[in-house]
Amino acid sequence: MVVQERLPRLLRSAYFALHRQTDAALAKLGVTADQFVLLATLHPNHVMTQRELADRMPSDPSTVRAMLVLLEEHGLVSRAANPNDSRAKAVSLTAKGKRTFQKLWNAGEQIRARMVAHLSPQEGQTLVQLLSSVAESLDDPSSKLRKAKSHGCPVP
Amino acid sequence: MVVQERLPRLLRSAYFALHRQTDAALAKLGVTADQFVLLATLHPNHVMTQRELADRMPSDPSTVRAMLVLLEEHGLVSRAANPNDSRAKAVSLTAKGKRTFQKLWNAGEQIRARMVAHLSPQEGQTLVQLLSSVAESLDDPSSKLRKAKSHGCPVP
DNA sequence: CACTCATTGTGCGTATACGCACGAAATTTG
DNA sequence: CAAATTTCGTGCGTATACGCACAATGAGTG
Repeated sequence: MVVQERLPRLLRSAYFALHRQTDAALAKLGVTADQFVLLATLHPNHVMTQRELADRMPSDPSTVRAMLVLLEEHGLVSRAANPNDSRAKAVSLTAKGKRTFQKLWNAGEQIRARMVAHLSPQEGQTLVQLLSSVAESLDDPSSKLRKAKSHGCPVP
Repeated sequence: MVVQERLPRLLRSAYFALHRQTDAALAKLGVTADQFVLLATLHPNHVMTQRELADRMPSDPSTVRAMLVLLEEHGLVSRAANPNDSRAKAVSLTAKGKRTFQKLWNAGEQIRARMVAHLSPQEGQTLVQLLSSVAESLDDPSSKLRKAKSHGCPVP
């Protein structure tokens, strides 16, 4: 069976199914599935620049900005000035953001459970490992360069 | 290890990596990754309504319409009147659409290969099976009802 | 210190993604 | 057959997703 021909469509189907279910489950709390990912990246007390946030989600810096504007209006995140770099901003969760995230996390519990409902613990482990491999194989090496530089670990 | 907590983010990362790489690879041919999925669903000679196309991608009917408008302007698909149902339209690939799809398929070959580069054939099989299970677990049952009805298989 | 270059965030344009409401046409029901 | 219901495609509004160009600022170099 031609795995590499089916895998892209399957990955797309699985992700969209997850995204739609999550959107539906979180809608009553006024947060989208993508906003949830952003809040989770900041949870519980991480402070980072918009660029770093975009790298970790991962998402586009331009997209992250648009999301932050909305989330700031809703009072869930704060964008303070960064004392070390006047270009950058220090993004973090507000108290309301932390409270809301807890509700969102609970609201998504059923979906996470349903996702692995037909998988044994062993199969779940395997899926995580195989998906990690695929994600790394597809990852654009340009982002790795930034990470390596920020860690500052010169090769001896 | 808490599989169900890592799986959603991992699925998102893997899908986005695939989508970005595909978009970049197909950009020089003037087609997006999502348009490629639509063309692939129609390839080579399928004729279907917009609704059926949306169900198979899977995608939203409203989104599919917007994509079809663009693809029709580019001469890749045709939306003819459906003789059996004057509400519906018969969507199919044009000759240019079929030629373009072949080029797109070839342009994406490297990505599909890279995706499974670090996987054995057995692991690829396993990944397809596990992802299918997850996708089915998350699938909204409302779409299944439509499929069952369209097949016309009444329970005795 | 002046110059060059890289980085941060912003603004704009295009393409999805999806919900919702609408008119038109088909199907079901009484 | 007429009325209620369902289905198809459309149009509108909001939220991503990403590329690109831009100004301001920080970093490295001579």
